[in-house]
Amino acid sequence: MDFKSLPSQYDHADAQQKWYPFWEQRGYFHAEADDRRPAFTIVIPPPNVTGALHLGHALNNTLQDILIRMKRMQGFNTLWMPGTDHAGIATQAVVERRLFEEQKLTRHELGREGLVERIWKWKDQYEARILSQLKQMGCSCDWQRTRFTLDDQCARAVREWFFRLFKDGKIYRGKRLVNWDTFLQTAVSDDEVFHEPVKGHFWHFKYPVIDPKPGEPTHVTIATTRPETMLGDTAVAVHPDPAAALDQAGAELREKLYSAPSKEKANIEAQMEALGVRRQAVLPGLIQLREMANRGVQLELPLTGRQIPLITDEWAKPELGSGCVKITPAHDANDYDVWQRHKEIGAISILNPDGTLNDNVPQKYRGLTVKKARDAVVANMEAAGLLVEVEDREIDLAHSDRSKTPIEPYLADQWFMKMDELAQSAMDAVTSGRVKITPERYAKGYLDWLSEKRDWPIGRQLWWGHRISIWSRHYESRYEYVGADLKTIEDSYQDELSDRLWSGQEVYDFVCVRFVRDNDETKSFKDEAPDSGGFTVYVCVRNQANEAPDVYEHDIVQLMEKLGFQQSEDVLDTWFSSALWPQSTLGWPDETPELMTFYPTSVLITSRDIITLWVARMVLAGLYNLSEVPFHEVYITPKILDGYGETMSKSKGNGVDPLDVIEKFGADALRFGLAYLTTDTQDVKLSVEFECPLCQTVFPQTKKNRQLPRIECEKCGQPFSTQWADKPEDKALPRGAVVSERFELGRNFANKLWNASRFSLINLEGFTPGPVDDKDLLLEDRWLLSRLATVTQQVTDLLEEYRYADAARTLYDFAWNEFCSFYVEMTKARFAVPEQRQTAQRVLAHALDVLLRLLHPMMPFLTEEVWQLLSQVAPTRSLNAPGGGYHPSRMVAPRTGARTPRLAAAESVCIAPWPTADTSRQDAKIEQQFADFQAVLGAVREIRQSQNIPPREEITFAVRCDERTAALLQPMQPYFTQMARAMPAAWGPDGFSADATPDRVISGQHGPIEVYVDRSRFIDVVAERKQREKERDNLAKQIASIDAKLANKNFVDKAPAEVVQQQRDKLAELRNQQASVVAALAKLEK
RNA sequence: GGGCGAUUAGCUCAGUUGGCUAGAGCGCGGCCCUUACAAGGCCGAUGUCGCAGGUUCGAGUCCUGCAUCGCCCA
Repeated sequence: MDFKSLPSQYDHADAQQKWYPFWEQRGYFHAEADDRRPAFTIVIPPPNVTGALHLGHALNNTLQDILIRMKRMQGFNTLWMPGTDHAGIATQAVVERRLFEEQKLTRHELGREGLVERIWKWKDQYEARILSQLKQMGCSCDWQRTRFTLDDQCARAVREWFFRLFKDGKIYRGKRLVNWDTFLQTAVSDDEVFHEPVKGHFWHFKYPVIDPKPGEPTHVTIATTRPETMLGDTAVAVHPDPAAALDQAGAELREKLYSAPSKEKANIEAQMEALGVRRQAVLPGLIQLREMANRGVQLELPLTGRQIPLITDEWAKPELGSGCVKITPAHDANDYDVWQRHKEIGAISILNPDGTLNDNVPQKYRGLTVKKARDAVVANMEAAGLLVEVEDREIDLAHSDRSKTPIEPYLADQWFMKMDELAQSAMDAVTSGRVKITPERYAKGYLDWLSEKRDWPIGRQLWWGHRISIWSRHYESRYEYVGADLKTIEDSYQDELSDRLWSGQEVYDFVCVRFVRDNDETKSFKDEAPDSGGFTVYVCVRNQANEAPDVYEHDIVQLMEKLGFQQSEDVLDTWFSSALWPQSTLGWPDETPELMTFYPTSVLITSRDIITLWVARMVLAGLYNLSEVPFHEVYITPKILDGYGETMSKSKGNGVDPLDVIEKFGADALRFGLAYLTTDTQDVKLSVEFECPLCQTVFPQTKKNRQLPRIECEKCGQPFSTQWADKPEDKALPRGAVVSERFELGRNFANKLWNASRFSLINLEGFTPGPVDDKDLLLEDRWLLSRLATVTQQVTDLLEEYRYADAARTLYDFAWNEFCSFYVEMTKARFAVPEQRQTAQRVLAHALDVLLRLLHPMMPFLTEEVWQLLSQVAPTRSLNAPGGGYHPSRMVAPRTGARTPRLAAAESVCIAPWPTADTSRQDAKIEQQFADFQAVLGAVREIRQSQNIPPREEITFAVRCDERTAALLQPMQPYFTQMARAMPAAWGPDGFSADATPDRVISGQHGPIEVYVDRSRFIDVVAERKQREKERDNLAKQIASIDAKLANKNFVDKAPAEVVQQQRDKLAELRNQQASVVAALAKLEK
């Protein structure tokens, strides 16, 4: 091939479409369980099928792929398990919203089956999109194993875990106050709720006291932000010891005052004063009310005709409002707690699941929405003369993250999982170090969250998810349950069912039966039916019904349903299935070879906001089912924010589609750019820009324009569409990409590498493989090989420690500033000399080979493209092994079956062995010597520039130095010509006139190196003086600083001797330089 | 209210056990289309390292307090 015809810009699109299919066809990404090499496994954090992937996913998956690719090259049996998550509520909400927008249909109109069918279609569409995005990023997942959290294999695992938990008594059912989403009509967990301040009011109502004694108040005043909830009030509370409570509030203020900064003191003092006033004005009344409460006084709850008690409870805050508080246990978390302390007051739920008022309220309010009921209650209270005042107030209102509607606290029956022991086990795993979280600080949040051991509400009133595998039915008596009558056919079925449930539980372990007695307020599950009285039977079925052991002809679920058993309508929280992901994807509950080989997995790479929701739960699920943690390491990635520091999200419009970045900059640039950003888990701000599809102008996205459906280009003025385009006329416009210029770095780097490779390929013409004799190696060869060994070691270590940015920077600096700017540059001169050509070629081919392998995890496409080209001209290219090849022990062929020839480079860089640092090549002395050369070259270049010597003009220069340095620099002569257009006239200590003043003095390895440039033809006195003066001032500053240091007796006495000596040496050198500059200036003055 | 993090050049960010004349990319200025690369080369300018104390011979780095911003939890 004629490499000269390669394009001078790296064609990322071409490489991407060429090499991904190649890797896939060769099966490089596939791992088998029977492979004897040690396993390295990562399970992907399954992306939601809610939508397409954004840059956060790109980051997360790039980091996984970098590790996976390195480990694969290191010879591990490497498995990256891919898949997607059904994301119960999120996906259902999206599909429901769309259904309503497009067809004005609610899910109830469509029905459970119809909706689920639609969601599956959605899922298929987005799963395909997501997997395609991952492939375009270059992710090397084992696609044959792709799973979905709602597929049959995952469903089996979910049922099994649920069954085990149920059997072990970890599952219970209880009435709890939940966050109710009235739009989606489901409970949502605390994690699915966000708080947002909204403008609201504080209504003050008064409730009449029934039969007050003379001198006692006739009314009690309370205040509320949600007036309609008064219809569910069951008490009003006053503090049991208001005087003490006020004392305490005062004490707290005093303490705060003591430690407060001065500017806040005035404010606190004002509060204290107000408290004092309050004490005078309100306290006597509160004490009186407390006495009334103790006496058992009742209040009239207006509008309802009900009477409610005045009670004492510490929830009432004497320092706030009237000091009294209404208690609505069914609709407020704090009031719920009050109810737990005063069970006698009861709880009255006033809401239907859809957010309208139910039959527990007076007729006239039934069926009203909360908002309408609120208006009605306020109007009626006002009419009754019981509205005292209305305050404006900002309220921190809970919203559902899914439907964006306000949350109603709601009393409902829910399924729960007991977390005590499970949470403890997950905590122990981290405290004992069996699971290591990086960066460490995230372990704290994990432990704090788990230590609360809050039971997990696992049920969701949704249709999209794993339906809970429990069937239940109520029985009036034990007699009825055992089917003892045998009068009707149903009796005989019943008889058979109870028999089969018994044997299914006791003998075959495929069902678990529990009983809840009617008269049991706690509704706890019991092993036995009561001897007398009614009860409900709960049957948890272990396997899919059709997989139950074939002991009877009837399917037990069919039999139960025939007898009126009903399966729970609820589905499980998505995280319940995600918690099993490392197990279920590997085949659990079966003891598959995959499970044996790849579990526990090696590392989990994920984002910090799901440490508790997901990571903690995976750990406890793994320990529960397999007695082994699911992974030994967790790496938490940074978070990508937009240019304003805001989280990227589809709804804000500031999200960046990785495919847009790939199209513009290439997948390698995207990946390298992301790795380059991944420092010790900082948040990463990325400027976001629009790209005009017509003229390719890039201009910033602003908060103003980021949600517009159409935008006019700042340059060409032509309109283009965005993701918000909805109207046909907008959609018809070309779509503008949203990108970030941060990826230019990666793109430029890719191009640099491409061109250095192109140069190498062109100049490797006539390459012959073979070992290089050490004596043939020149200074620059030794320098490069030394640096290459060091960089290999560094990059390997850094990646093992998840220090991606450092690894990327190390490679960037080495490749650009050392390999390209020096080594490649220097080979130009060597290729011109026939006897030097071969060695230069061999070292160059070898260095490029190693560099490609080191870069491959970050830039897979570019490196493969070059690898393949390199293999055309230099199929065998190692320096070390005789004949030039890789060390046989590192040539374990991957799973291709094909035996890679021992001496030739691997057929793909994807499976080439990861470089190991050749420490015998590391030589600090060589590196220092090379640094001297670089310094002299730099000095010559700088003098040229500062003296305005025309670039085309060749100059002559001389270097005064000791013999050793001269011997070193002399062979470098061609490079000075090549790289600085400078001809050396003399090297060494001799031949310099006594009064000659050097243009630059460099502190070399073996003492000062003086550089003299012959400027007789180019003298520019003004520029020269300027330059010298600057230098003089700079030196003076440094000398002063070191002088001061050395004059400090403490420093000389206490600092380590070598530090002091270092400073002395440096001072001497600086003085030396100063002398020459001063002399040179003096000369100019003449 | 509690926890975590951030604050370094115009912008975005490095700076891992204290020894720095504080670095990179972009941007900026100058010169150069030198047959690998103008997505490039060479050279250059730019910083009271948020503020105030403290520890230390020595602080961008450690400690305390404050300010501002962000995230998480209640």
